[in-house]
Amino acid sequence: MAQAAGELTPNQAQVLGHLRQANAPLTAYQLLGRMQSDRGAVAPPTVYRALKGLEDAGLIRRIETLRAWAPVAAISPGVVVICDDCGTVRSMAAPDVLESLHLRLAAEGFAKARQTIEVHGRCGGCAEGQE
Amino acid sequence: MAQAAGELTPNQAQVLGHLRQANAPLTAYQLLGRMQSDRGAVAPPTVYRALKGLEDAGLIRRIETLRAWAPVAAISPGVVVICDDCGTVRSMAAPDVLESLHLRLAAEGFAKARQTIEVHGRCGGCAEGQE
DNA sequence: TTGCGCTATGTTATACTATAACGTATATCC
DNA sequence: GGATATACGTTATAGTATAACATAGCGCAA
Repeated sequence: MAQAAGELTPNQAQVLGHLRQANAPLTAYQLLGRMQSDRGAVAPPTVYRALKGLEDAGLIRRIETLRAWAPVAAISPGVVVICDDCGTVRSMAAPDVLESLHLRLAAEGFAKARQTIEVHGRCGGCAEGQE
Repeated sequence: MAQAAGELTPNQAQVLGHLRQANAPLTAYQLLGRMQSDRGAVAPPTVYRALKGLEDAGLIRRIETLRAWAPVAAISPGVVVICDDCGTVRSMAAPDVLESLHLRLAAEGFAKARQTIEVHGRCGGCAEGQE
């Protein structure tokens, strides 16, 4: 069952489908529950392996501050913006911010490999609706 | 045993002591182990309550990407810089980065409440030592 | 075509992280 | 002294993640 590069395995496709359908990040065990509803017996490693594959492929990422997983647009790495009211997450490109961070750190001899930037707050929609 | 503002409880002081002695973040259960070595029976809630108090006091923070806890200088909130070689963590003020993020988001109607910025890489010391 | 190696998946068990819920003691304030 | 509040102890359990081993299908080479 060797897999062509760029193709998703059935488990990966199923997990990605659930994440894309949800309008907020899902925890691994929420995903596990949905897969069990779909298919009956599924164990945690099935979910975690699919998550790892999707993450390696750049299709999802773990939202560290939520301990949950979300699909990301291809512009990742960037800034993850989380509305604490409606739970939605989106990723935002911010090359200026990354560049400025990179320079700051390089000046001190620190070689940046990767960064996690997660912003919490309230999105425009929620601010309007509830003023 | 009501506690004066600005004072630490004995548990908090002990946890903070261990975190400050360590040269890298400690997980809650590493702390638990050290407290048990010090005192015998200690249960997880003791550690987590102390961590919560210290975090509320701005003396420590959870390093989300490591699931571990580290003392921070008072300049927090800022950027957490983590060397993946030696494990050391330090917090760096970065008002320009935060400001630029804030403006970006405000322009879209997003009200930023708090952010987590964690950078992984290799510090100058480790780069030298191992070239 | 048979045997080998590779990848994906299944399965069982366990490790690691965090909190709920309830009980006890001490301090403070009136 | 009784009411209240805070810190801490204790037991149990919830929630997150991975180790280790088993199975099955595919591609390929001898």
